[in-house]
Amino acid sequence: MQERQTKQKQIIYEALKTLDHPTATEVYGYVHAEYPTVSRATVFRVLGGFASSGRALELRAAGNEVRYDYNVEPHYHAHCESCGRVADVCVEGLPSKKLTITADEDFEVSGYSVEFFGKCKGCKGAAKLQS
Amino acid sequence: MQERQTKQKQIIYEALKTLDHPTATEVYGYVHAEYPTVSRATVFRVLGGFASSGRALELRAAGNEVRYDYNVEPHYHAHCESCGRVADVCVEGLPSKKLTITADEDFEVSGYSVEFFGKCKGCKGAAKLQS
DNA sequence: ACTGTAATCAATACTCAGTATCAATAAACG
DNA sequence: CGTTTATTGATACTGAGTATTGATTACAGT
Repeated sequence: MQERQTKQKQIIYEALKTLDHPTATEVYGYVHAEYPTVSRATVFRVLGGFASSGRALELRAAGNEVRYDYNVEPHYHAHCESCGRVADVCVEGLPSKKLTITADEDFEVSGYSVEFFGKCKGCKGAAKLQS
Repeated sequence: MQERQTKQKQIIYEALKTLDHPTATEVYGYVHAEYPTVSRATVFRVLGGFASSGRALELRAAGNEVRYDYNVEPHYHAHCESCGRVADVCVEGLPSKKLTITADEDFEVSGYSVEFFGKCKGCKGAAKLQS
């Protein structure tokens, strides 16, 4: 027996689709409002499971908390420098996976990712709240 | 009066130059061994100060702890997927800063960074310690 | 040198994301 | 239905980073 389908997983996946690139904590807040018995550990556990089974993407970036994306199609993300929110971006002009990489010591580079920064809609106008 | 030169800052900067892309905790360990009175909070504070004054780089990547680099010249880093260590890499074939980026909502993209993954010297051979 | 004062510090309590543990629960399957 | 075993809920824990606060200390002005 492997990978059971549980009500909690359905609930959490629904939340993941409803919310926009949420953190585990945001998913927990959303889920917990309607299903108070679903525990925090379960949300972290299930989201991690989604990520490692390829059912969701784990967006680990820039010191912010980990965010999740139900859209597993390859696409790029922009991270808001103010609030940490994530938006999808379309990019043109990226190299065609043909980079010559030389590490100082013998470091075996197996891949790379590109990360975009900026200000999201909310923070663009009302900037300088925390600086 | 601003930005004072203190013995702690010197000690911490020396540690930063001696260690290889250390975390704040690693710097603390190193410093604390020789100067037991320097507190953890000071190390975090001073390293953060170095970063925001441009005297060091803050390497925030891939869910790992923040690492610091005294080399503020623009260069790329590779992050070891096993131990989190960081190595400098030379890259050729990167786009000449001319990307066309379109965000979904009006997200104002101001920059991007490229992050490399792989295995460092130590973890390449002795792989699979934690998986 | 001496002193006033703002910047800094040490110590420590705290926050908060993520993890570990483990007994209780409930899918899947016969 | 009953057994098996993946999963869950509750809760304690970890560990990086931050906030607080009273004590120090670098340094400008004298």
